[in-house]
Amino acid sequence: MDAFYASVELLRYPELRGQPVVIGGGRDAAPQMLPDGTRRFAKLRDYVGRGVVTTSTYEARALGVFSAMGMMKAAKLAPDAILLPTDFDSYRRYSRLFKDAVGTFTDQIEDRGIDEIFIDLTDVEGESHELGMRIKAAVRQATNLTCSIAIAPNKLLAKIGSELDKPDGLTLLTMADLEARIWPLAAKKVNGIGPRANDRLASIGIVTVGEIAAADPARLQEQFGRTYAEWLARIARGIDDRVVVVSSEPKSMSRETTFERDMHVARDRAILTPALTGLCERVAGDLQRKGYAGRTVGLKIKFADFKIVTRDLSFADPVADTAAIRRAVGECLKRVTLDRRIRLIGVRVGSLGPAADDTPPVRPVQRELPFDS
DNA sequence: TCTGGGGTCCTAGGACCC
DNA sequence: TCTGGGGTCCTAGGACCC
Repeated sequence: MDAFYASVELLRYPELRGQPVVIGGGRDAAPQMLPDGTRRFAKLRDYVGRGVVTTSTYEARALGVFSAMGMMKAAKLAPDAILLPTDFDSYRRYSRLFKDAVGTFTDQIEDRGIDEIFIDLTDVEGESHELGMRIKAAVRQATNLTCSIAIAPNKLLAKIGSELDKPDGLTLLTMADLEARIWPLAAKKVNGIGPRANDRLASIGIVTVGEIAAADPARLQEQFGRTYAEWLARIARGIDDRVVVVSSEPKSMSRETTFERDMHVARDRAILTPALTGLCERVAGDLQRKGYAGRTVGLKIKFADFKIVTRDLSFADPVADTAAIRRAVGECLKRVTLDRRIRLIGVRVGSLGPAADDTPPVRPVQRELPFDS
């Protein structure tokens, strides 16, 4: 989906169409209704806090404001951009709508988060371009939103291709397009080459996908190790045999929070302790609502210097209640050296499985029957 | 440029078992 | 007493993705 969160917001506030809009504020970024019936929107310049941009409209991107950028930095680049709070309930609703629309073509759909899917079109009738147009039309019909689609021989190329013609794009790729359309791209366009791998590639003079393909395998291997080097060599040749995974079970559930200021371990105990308990409550609520329990409880602490430590504790029997999670997190906490201010705390429950049936076990009722009945 | 929140997967060492 | 090989589980950290 194109600029998904921002595009959903524009459906609600069509008067903002054509303007730079940034999604990412808290509740205080919500628009105010004025007596004359118009709305007053918050400006990015008014933002104070530690949040990041979750999405921006293409007009905001033109000003240099992109996802994951700190809001304070974004405010310097685009002080007059409109600021809106995130509204995940709406995004989830539109996510359901677009996925259902695609679901009328096939059930071979892999969820890739709220705004993205892989579709296995292998067994769907129709010529690729025409099929792509029909899917886009169905999504538009269901949501009034545009999406960008690539149809390709595998997930790797489909993912890269979907970004070649944004927004509202349709890209067809075959293996024959590799040299002309994929090799010139920056290596970091490949799903799986992140900032670290990209830096290491750059350090040996590799910037594009084509340069990976041309690289000496031994050179890649000494830089990245065998497994990753072999993966790089394959993807640079457009090779990817991952299948479309239609269903999967969650492995972990977590909640975390970044404080508005860095917390002092002793002086801010009155804030830290209830915050930690609150996260345990939220994770327990998530688990119970979705019917899961987990055998591993984890604590995460990010210090003011951005160093992250995690501590885990596993049990023989799965847990899903606040008290058990809180106790486990307390044990984990004892194993952390708290010598710096704390920026973030998080609680995670992993090794998930279905929650034990809550209804008490059915026990044969020992009834005293009248002897002669 | 002072950098969110919710996830997955991988690696590597150590404990422990047979 | 100075010792193996294979397997699994746990823990910690880190890269990466949306």
